[in-house]
Amino acid sequence: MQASNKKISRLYLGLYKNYGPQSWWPANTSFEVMIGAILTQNTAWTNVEKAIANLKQAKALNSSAILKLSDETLASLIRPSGYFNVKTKRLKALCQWYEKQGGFKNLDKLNTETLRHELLSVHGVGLETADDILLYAFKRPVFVIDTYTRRLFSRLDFITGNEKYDVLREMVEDALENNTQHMNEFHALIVKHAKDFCKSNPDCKQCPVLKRCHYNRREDI
DNA sequence: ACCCAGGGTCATA
DNA sequence: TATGACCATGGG
Repeated sequence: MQASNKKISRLYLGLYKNYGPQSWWPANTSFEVMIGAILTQNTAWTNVEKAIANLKQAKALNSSAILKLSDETLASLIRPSGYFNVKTKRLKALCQWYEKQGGFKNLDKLNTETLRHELLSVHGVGLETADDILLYAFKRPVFVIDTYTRRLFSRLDFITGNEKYDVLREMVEDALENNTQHMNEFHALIVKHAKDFCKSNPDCKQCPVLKRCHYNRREDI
């Protein structure tokens, strides 16, 4: 069974009514979004905040400064975010690519498909990280599929769970009518809901937020 | 002590 | 194409 657009948009509205706007991504600049997208890979955001604070204090929240740091120094700064040796290489690869491409302004001239392809060519940037950057740094109408989204959609029987990443992404993009702001909020709301509620109670039938989405309507069955 | 967190790469079959 | 090992800190 495939989720209808109506069910997906209803879920979005239900979450929005309950939690309100999330105003993501928690960062001051688009470059900080990109760094955070690498650092948060399979890592709790609270740990990423510590690593970003260290980079800020070292005045190393720009590509040229990061590239000047030794691997050892950079690794020590991002240590709290875990996988620090892996992420050191990924951050440097991203910064090298960023400078080679002429920075944000030049990259922003590319169409979304080309920019995604470019991002995916960077070592350490996978499907989700690329879409994080496309949506939250470049404001492109792209929906981010993360583990929370797959889990929630599976629990709601929107999906079987083994759909390809791009199939799910396009499913949501279609349901939200390619509206960038909606995709921004929806992804953030799913994360918010996962942290606030799902973690302590994974049973969707007991979830007061999802009841507002009226999943017991006939057209959903 | 154990489990997981806003994934991705690489080797292997 | 699809699994599995690996990376590593910090909070519950």
